[in-house]
Amino acid sequence: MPTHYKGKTDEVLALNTFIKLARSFNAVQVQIIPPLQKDYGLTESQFAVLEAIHHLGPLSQGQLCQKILRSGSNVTTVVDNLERDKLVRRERDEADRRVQIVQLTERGRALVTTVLPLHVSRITSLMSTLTKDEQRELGRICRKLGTAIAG
Amino acid sequence: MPTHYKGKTDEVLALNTFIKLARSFNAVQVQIIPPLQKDYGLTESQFAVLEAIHHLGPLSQGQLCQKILRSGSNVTTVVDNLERDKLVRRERDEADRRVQIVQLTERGRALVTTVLPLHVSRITSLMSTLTKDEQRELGRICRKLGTAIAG
DNA sequence: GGAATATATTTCGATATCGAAACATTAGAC
DNA sequence: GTCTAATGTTTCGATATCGAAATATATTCC
Repeated sequence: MPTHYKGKTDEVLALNTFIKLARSFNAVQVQIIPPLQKDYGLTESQFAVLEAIHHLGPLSQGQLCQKILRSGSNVTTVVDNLERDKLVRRERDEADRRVQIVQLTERGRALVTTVLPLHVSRITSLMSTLTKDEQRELGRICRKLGTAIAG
Repeated sequence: MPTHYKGKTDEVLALNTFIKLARSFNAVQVQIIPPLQKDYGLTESQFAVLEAIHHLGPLSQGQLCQKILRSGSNVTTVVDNLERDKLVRRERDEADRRVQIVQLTERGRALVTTVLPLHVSRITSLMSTLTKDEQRELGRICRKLGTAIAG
């Protein structure tokens, strides 16, 4: 029954590939997230919010949901903590009063300006264990996988 | 100042590659984790613990830490909840009474036996958006990245 | 223009997750 | 053999994270 065996080898390949994908992602994460926390008191999600606003300007919480790939209730919590630490400010959208616009404070801007270059160079250094061609090929395959699944 | 520009293009490549890696991993996760929760009431970590014990036999909590890549205190919490749901049982190691050995109950074994094939075929189906060669190449590059960073 | 529906955010309750400190037990030094 | 250091687990306090329900506001449909 060849189909059966083929099914199994497909499963083994898929599973091994996915495990390697998960491990490599985790390995990078473990190198880049703790420094944010230890040196600047920022969690991964807090940093993601700061970075998004830094690059894109003020965003609503709904837009932040999409950028950082978290639920609405989670964004509320994360922004609460950032606001408490005076790194962002919430402001009601006057045109649609359901919406909360989140923007950087001066303090938040200063922090992200300091942290971002360090973060980027840490990632660059880690990824440089791969050749440029390997990085491009990894990017291509991941992109294909991601868009095929998530659209 | 060519070095400066080279630094920047390296950073752009590394960052883009890492973002694609993160997104593709996330895209797969979003497809495979919610069904575990919705259909069987299992969180990702709970399933990871059950799967590890299923494959490897009874493990200490310290060994589980290494397998599921979480902190010791987290494993305590996850095993607490699994024990409450009667999916695993803790037993003191008589040879070293600091150690808690975690093993499947009948109920846990039955559950993992049901869930695992569905989980595997879901992953296989998602990864099959890539050719076998692409899966192998993705695995190879991820492995290189992961081992270079984590050892 | 008021009722029904849709959308943005918050609240709530549960689990995950971490690091530091506490605790229990073992292993090593002497 | 006892004191000390190391190891395995738990506890504690904080943040993350989700989904469901609640709330506030906007939009749509007669």
